[in-house]
Amino acid sequence: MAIAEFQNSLPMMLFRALDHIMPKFRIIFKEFGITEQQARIMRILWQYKTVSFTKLSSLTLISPPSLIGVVDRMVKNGLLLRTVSDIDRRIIIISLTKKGAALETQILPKVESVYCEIEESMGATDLEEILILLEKVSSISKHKEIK
Amino acid sequence: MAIAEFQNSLPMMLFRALDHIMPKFRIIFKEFGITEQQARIMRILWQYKTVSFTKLSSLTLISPPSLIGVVDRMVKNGLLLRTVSDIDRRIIIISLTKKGAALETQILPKVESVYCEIEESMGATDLEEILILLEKVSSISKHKEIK
DNA sequence: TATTAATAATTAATATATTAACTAAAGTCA
DNA sequence: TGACTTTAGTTAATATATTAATTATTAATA
Repeated sequence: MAIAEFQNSLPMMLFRALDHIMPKFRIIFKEFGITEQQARIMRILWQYKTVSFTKLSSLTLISPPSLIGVVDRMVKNGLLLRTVSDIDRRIIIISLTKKGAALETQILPKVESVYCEIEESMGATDLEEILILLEKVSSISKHKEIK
Repeated sequence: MAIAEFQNSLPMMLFRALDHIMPKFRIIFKEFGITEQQARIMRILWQYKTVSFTKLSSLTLISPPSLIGVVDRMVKNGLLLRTVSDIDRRIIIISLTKKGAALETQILPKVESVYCEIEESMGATDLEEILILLEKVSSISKHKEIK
């Protein structure tokens, strides 16, 4: 047999891993009234300050149709701003409001502490190793033909 | 720094890995008019023949509220049956219809070939290694306190 | 046995995901 | 320039996810 059974297949193992670690983060986000996806958007913007809609989509791994709605809600809640680019009027620029920017110092330390908890639990070496291997998985061509 | 930046954090690397491999499977499921979640349910039932709703939820990693809807649609589409347990009338038994059972021989081989493709792409050793490491991630206690 | 506690499944409300189709604004090139 | 193509973002329809509250049973126990 080339591959293990369903329960131990790569997809299910990936799902299970996420299933175990994400609740730790969601508890934090919930304190601040944001969702996991909204937190991803904030993290990108804390780093980049300003990004186009398309780039935000690819950096957060949230598809454009989903991102539309998430951004809508965040704009409505006063966390984000939408601006049309002067140079190319097709491009939408997303940026943080003061309220959104201010959350960084409150949320990031708590998130970091969960990262540390995970690192302590599984060990720094294993963590490094799994990140390298996950990178390999992600580098498998997305549209490779099946023979 | 204990941990890499957001883009290379464990959660994002897990998401990215799934983002790269799942489309390969979805293409197959789509041929048969089922979704990824529905395929997970089928795989469990091809193996177990019959499971309780709660066990199906934990085996597929689909939460009970989500599973309700997925099962509803599959019953409506003639793939599954819902039965109340005689022993404990709170328990719902889920099983396959003939139509659902018949799909196994059509879908499984195609799924296996994607597993093989992945194994070839990243190498058997790395695949084994990542499964071991993912198991370690999943064994981190889900409700551990943050200090 | 009547009461209380625990369990299995469900509902409700809201948020997000997926695929396909579509619109508007640039870019390309005969 | 004007038809054609591409790109960025959006809409529509349907499916799934999340959290909290609820119902129906069964188990536990005073």
